[in-house]
Amino acid sequence: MADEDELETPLIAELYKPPALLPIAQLKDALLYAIETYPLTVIIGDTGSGKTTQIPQFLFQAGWTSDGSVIAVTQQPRRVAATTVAARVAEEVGCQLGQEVGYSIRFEDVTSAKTRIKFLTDGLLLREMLIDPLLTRYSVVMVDEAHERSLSSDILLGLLKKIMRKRPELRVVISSATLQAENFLDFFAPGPAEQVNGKSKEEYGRIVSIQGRVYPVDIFYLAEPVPDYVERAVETVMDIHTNEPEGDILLFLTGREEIEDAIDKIADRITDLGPDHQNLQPLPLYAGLPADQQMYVFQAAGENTRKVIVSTNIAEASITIDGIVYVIDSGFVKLRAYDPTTGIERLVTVPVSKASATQRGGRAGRTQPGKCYRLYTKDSFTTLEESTPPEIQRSNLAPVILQLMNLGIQNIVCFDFFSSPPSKLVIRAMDMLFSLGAISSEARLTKPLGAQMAELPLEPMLAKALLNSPKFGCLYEMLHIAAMTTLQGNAFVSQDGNIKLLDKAKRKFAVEEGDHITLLNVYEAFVTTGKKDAQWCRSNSLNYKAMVKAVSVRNQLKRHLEKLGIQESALNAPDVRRAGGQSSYSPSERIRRCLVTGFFAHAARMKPDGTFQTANGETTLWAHPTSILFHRKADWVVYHEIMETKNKIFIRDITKIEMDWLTEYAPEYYRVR
DNA sequence: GAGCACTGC
Repeated sequence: MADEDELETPLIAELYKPPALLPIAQLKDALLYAIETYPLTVIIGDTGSGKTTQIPQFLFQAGWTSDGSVIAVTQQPRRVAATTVAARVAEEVGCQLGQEVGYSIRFEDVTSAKTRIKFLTDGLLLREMLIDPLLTRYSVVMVDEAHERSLSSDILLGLLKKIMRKRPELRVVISSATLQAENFLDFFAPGPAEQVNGKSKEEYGRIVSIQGRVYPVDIFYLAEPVPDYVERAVETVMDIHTNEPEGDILLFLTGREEIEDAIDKIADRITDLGPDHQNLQPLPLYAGLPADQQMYVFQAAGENTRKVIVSTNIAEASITIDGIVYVIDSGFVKLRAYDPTTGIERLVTVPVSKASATQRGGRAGRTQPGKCYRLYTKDSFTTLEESTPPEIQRSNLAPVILQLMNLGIQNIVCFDFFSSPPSKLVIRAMDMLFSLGAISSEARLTKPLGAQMAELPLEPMLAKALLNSPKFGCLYEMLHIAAMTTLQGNAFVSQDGNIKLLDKAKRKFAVEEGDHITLLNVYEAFVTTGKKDAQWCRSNSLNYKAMVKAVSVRNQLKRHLEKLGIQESALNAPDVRRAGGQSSYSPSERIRRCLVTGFFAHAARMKPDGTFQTANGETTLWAHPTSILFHRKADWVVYHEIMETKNKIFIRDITKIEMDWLTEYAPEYYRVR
């Protein structure tokens, strides 16, 4: 993902409009009346309608914070959005950021006792519920862009519904860009014959529409389906370029490979154009692109040049680019899917939903009337799903369920989800939590283990391993490792595409045992010989920003453990590290045994052909090319992450273990299966 | 010899 600081400028530029001219200003009184009168207000309004910046200010001026309470705005699940919008609102209110207006995101709390409007990520608001379950410090909670249906915002909606029953004075404002507003109202409001806190459905909530400032977009469909949408997309780019007036093009494809393919093809055709045409500048955009290259899409094209941005779904909602007049929609997107039978995550290419296609088309009409070319027939559009299945219905729910249980939700099956997850997903997650010892056979959170695992901002398997590390005398090392694995394979990065240098750097830190201890070495080197220096990272092909994040994560994990009464300093003394009955093991063995206590379910064995097999022998796995164990010999291993793409299942962050350890630390799991 | 859409605590 792009660096936040660098993204700030284009986002602010996009948001800037004199407040009085925003359509929302005309609705101020109606909005305040609705929020005063009804516990729930659903706002329908497009991006650019000013709802995120203006509504909190209206509430602030109207006295919703005069008793010292705070207005919370969960600005999507995005960190960048929370910071930039907070800065904008602070400017309009005329205060310093962090005074009356502030934001709070992981690692960064820019609020004070004076803060009355607080922008935060929904994940962080969920964490705040651990300390203040009824969110009593807030008079209003605004959930922005709730239609995006992220895992954490869906959970937040379910919890807010419960809180509203207990706090009739709380006001919830939900903003949604699509016409899902009725669904939100139906979910929160009492049923037809019911009352909640003395209010009937009609008295419980209202929907308010805000006219966004958008221009018409002409939609074009194909007459016949095409076999190769990348090829057709390239043809469409060239057609637009040679026949249509000025304006940049945004092309939606599914992933990096397609994007690079399309850009090569466009580059080939540019040479055929001849000198009398305007220039055409193709630019890639996807999350994995280094930040400096991502920035080109925001810069104005050179004179007499048309930009064509070839992007993943990141440009559908996360990133907004000015000046787009033409959108080409391939009609496909890569989505995460989780298979509850195997526990394997997959990235699958699927047709977009109608809501998604509409959102993509809308990207063409932000600054002037635009055109959208859909690379599918009108008939196939009508067969599309209305909206993308919410994340909660296609994710590994173990972390979410652990968190809910820690918030006192005893019976997950009875929890009022905005959309219920399939029972298979719930069962798989409960099985996993049970095998880790986080819940009992009666499906109750265990104390202290389960509760402690829930407190840590880590996936359950990693949390378990970290909490076990004092027993193995490797807390110091496991903190390094836990922090590094949260980087999800982004520790190393080639400098100027120099792969040889990258391999050389990797070899410098690599150890026989695999990736975890290699990552440990990387962290240790970064903070000692590397002195946390950016230049040192460059010369070692390391991602400086990622390493800085690892240091923050490690500090945060250490603080969490201290809150749980686990002191690194006390445990780190050499005599303590030797104690505990584990002293006969080498440091490497203690770490690897400790990893097994969390990751036993992620065990695999290498076959003679170099591929891996799952413990049950049913599935073939491949070491991810970024792994130290890629094309090295091994026997049994545990791995951190598993993901299927294009018919191959990759495992990443892999460490060698002994088979006996599996039965030693997970006898229940590996007994007669 | 070969690669992962997007967030977040």
